[in-house]
Amino acid sequence: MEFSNDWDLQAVVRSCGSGSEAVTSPAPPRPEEDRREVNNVGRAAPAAAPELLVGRPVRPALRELDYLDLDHELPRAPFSITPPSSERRPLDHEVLISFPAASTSGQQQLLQPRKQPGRKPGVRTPRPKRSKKSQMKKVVCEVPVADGGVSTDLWAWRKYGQKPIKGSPYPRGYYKCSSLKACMARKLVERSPAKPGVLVVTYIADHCHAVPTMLNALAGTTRHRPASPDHQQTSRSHGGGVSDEAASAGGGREDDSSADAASSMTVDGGGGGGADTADDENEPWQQADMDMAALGDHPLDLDDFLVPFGDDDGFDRFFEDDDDGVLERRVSL
DNA sequence: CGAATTTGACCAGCGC
DNA sequence: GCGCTGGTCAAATTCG
Repeated sequence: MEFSNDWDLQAVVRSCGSGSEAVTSPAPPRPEEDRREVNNVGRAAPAAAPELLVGRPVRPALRELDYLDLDHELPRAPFSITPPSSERRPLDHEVLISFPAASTSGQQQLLQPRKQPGRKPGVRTPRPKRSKKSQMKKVVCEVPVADGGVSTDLWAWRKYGQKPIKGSPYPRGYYKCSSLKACMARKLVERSPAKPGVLVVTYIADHCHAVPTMLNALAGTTRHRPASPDHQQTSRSHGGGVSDEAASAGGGREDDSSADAASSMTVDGGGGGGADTADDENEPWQQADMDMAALGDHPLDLDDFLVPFGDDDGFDRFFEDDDDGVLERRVSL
């Protein structure tokens, strides 16, 4: 059993550092959407992407979390496994992996009121039964907000929901892999109630495709806002997901201090601790991830990511501080 | 115009 | 069995 988690660990590393674990979770493909995703995947470079090797890569890679404003540093390579922190009680089979934290500089986003979207009541199509949540494989990664980048993996994520969590002043963002529609990989991002300076990123399920290492592959997967000094307050959310409510606020900046804290990850065998996954160490996408992790050193700063609801103050600051170009997203080659 | 995000509604799992 | 809460869907909205 000792190494049953072996891959999980790697997966974790990849997840936090660069990507989530790859896996097998074939899901019913959805034709229309798949089309474009597939293309992306097809283009993913098997080995490390050239740019990555050159050392400037990460930026693009971070895009997935861009909307979370996790525009910051990628995990730096060596990390250590540590016992689960008290803030977040790991599940039975979880393992915590810590990363050196980075420093932060914060920023917040301002949002504008918008009309109310939403579905019309009563209109809903039947959906397939969900698999038991408890059986899902989970990888929990704690990342200092400052280090937000840690969670920035190579995968492209698309936000599909956000909800306030009971007992926590911070909302939780729900993301799913946008590289391939069929990919069941998902990611939950929330701030630790106990430590506002720590982001808890939970990866669920595995990717069933290669990491879209090519920037092109990610193109269009996320929105970006122009990096203007005023970044305006603009738009709603681009920063995404989290930005809105998540944008930092009152607590906003404690992150700096927490930056020292090491980010950690918890691998939850989740019903299998990855037993269900095969040794994918040699998978191309993994390599890419690893490479990324290796080079992951960019001075990125993540800042306040999820903020407590109702803190307007934070929003303003979000933009004010954003001199890092955090809002600057789309990197084109 | 296409794509991403927001957000309310719907639904399933879990605890009591 | 009921209610609560988390998770997902999908229309509306916004941006590039």
